[in-house]
Amino acid sequence: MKKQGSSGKRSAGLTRSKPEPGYHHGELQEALIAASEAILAEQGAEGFTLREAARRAGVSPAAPSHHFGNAQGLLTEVAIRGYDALAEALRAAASGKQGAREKLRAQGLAYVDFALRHPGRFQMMFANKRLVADDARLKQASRAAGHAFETVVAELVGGTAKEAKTAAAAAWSTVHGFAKLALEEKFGSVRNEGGRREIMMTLDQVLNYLWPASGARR
Amino acid sequence: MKKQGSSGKRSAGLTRSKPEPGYHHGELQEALIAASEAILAEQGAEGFTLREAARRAGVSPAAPSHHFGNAQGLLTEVAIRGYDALAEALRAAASGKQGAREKLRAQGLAYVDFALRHPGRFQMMFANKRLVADDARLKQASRAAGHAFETVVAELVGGTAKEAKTAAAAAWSTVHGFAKLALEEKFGSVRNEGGRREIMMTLDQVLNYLWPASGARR
DNA sequence: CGCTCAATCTGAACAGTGTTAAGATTGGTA
DNA sequence: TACCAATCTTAACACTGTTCAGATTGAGCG
Repeated sequence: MKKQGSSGKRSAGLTRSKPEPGYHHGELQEALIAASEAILAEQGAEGFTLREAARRAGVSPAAPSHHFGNAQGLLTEVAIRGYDALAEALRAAASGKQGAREKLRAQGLAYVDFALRHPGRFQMMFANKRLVADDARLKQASRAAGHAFETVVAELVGGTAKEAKTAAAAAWSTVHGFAKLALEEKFGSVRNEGGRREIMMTLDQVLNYLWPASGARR
Repeated sequence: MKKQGSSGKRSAGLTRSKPEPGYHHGELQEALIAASEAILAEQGAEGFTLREAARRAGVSPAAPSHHFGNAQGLLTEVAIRGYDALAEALRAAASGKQGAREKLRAQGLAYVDFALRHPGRFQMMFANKRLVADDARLKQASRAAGHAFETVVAELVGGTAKEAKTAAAAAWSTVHGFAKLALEEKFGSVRNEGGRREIMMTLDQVLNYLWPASGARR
């Protein structure tokens, strides 16, 4: 079959900023990850297809297999970056406050904020069956994100390690469940900015209820 | 095109206990719902396909459309029954105990127990994009399940309606998040009975931490 | 500089999916 | 009994992920 000189499908500027080689892409891994994240952002987790990611990267449907094996491999890489971003957001939220309770509150808000701002990515991060669930780097990234919680919770509880683990599981469960239910529209619409702000206020009340300010007991 | 007498594909006894008519199934709706629930139980939410459900019911891939429109329609019906079962489980759990706190604890355990025993069904119930999310009966069933929580929570909190709503959101978020995280293996393996029992014990501690017995404060 | 070779990517195919349209079959009812 | 609306099938379409043989290429080595 004929060659296409230099351009062709790979020309929309969505895939590369650098010149543009022909047959060999050069940065296909990154291009595929970026394309996947774009799809997740636009269409959500259910909208992702491997072929569409390849299309956006300007390569054939078979190209991704050489870099990621299969769709799960690509999505695993996307999930890892998602966990990294989440962990960073949690650390940033805690570092801005002082006092364990304030840090935990800030982290809870940051967790749900992350989920509402990146629904597709968030859902994919927790869609084990679409990932290589036993991938070492994925498990590490997931644990690192969870660890950002535990450090703050340990500071708050100050009891035994077991108590800290229980409290961390409680905190994680609450914000994770709230985020999931919110994304499934159980707390009202989440597609407009106003609805999201209202949901964040509800979350604030929930956190205040479960972790009341010292002095205010129920 | 020839006919097949009376039997053929529809002969494994999986679809009907009654005689067995030929062209017309007779109870196709129920057969398709039962087949779908079986698939969800065996393969999880990701394993469901409309064609496989039709196959198990002994009909062609196009047959379901006449009863449910499309796959979302069928899954919506499955989800409705799931919510009904969940609501019933929550009511039963509460009715066995006395004292609002004990009722809430029992409901929380029942909620996660339901999720762990029927993972596929549970995941599908909350997979909005695979359902007809604005179906009136679905929303009603979902609300009814949530209501089973709210009544008990209201009894426990005893404050204003707004406070009760906040507390209900907190309780639902916690158990839902715990169930979701458990199903994604974040609290250890969930595929064997032993792992599940350990997870339920962790949940018990979490609930005790967030809703301590009156007298034991933190 | 010229060659080779491993990495990269394509093309074509396969089995599977959900959905639709047109036609066959049938049970209830007028 | 004859019809008709409900029910189901067949066939097709546009997708999907994955595989495999082969084309293309850049980088390193002689």
